[in-house]
Amino acid sequence: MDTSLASLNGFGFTDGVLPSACPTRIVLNHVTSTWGVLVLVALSQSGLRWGELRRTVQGISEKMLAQTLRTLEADGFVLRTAQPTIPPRVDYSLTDRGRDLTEHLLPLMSWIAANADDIVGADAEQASAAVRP
Amino acid sequence: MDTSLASLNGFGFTDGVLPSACPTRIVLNHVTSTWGVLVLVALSQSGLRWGELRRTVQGISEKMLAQTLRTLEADGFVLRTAQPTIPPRVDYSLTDRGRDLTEHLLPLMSWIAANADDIVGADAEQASAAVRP
DNA sequence: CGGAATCCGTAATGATACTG
DNA sequence: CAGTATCATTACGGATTCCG
Repeated sequence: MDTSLASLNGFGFTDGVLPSACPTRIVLNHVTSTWGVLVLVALSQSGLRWGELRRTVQGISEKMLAQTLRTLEADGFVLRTAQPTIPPRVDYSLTDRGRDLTEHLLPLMSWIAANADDIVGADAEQASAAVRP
Repeated sequence: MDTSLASLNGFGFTDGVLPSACPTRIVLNHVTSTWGVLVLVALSQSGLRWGELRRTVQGISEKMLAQTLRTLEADGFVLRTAQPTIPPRVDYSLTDRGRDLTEHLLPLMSWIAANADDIVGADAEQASAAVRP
């Protein structure tokens, strides 16, 4: 009787979704962090330099970019290549693991991008809802 | 020369990843919020009552569960069915749109769950790194 | 049982300034 | 250019309390 989507993926989240403090939760929070997704998507097209990344991921602050990149690098999703030249040049690109991840991430992003207008338009969102007392 | 993953998905994020304040960002933040993903995954198996949901998504507080559910309902991902009985009974389930979304979400979750141990083990993560002065 | 409302501490975030 | 450091702000999240 299990026709759930979870079973279709060969991975059943049958009792709890996830144990509260497991590695999966940690990685999930890194990947689905506000800027994590956007940085990964940005790098999925090609390697980028710090400045390019900053411009590509619109709205990100230097602090958040640095922090996000350090986290993603520590997780082995992003490769940092620094050249000790003057001026310095640092490139960021996806590792094999990072590419593996974005393969799953991009379809999700595409779906959201394709449906976002419908979704937000449906109820005007909290943006305007927050106006009421 | 465009062999990027983005193009393979028929959706190119070619210049910026996303305009800084677009509907996609909003929906993305809802879906990838800390508890959003977990609630959606929990409901992907079957509809659940409030209490069941609370137990299934381990670690979530009532406040966050309520808030997450309201957001997901407003976005049309979740259907809320209240029965005015005593005691009250409220069921939550995915809408068609919600099921559509989780179809993209579950593969990602499965991948993360399958790789999380490797990833976290690779550098011991901030959990232990935070110990050092 | 299923919430909504309040208070409050912590941690995330962002603007700015500064350094190698 | 590629960051780091500092500080002000905000929002997240939990515990508690009350209501239908």
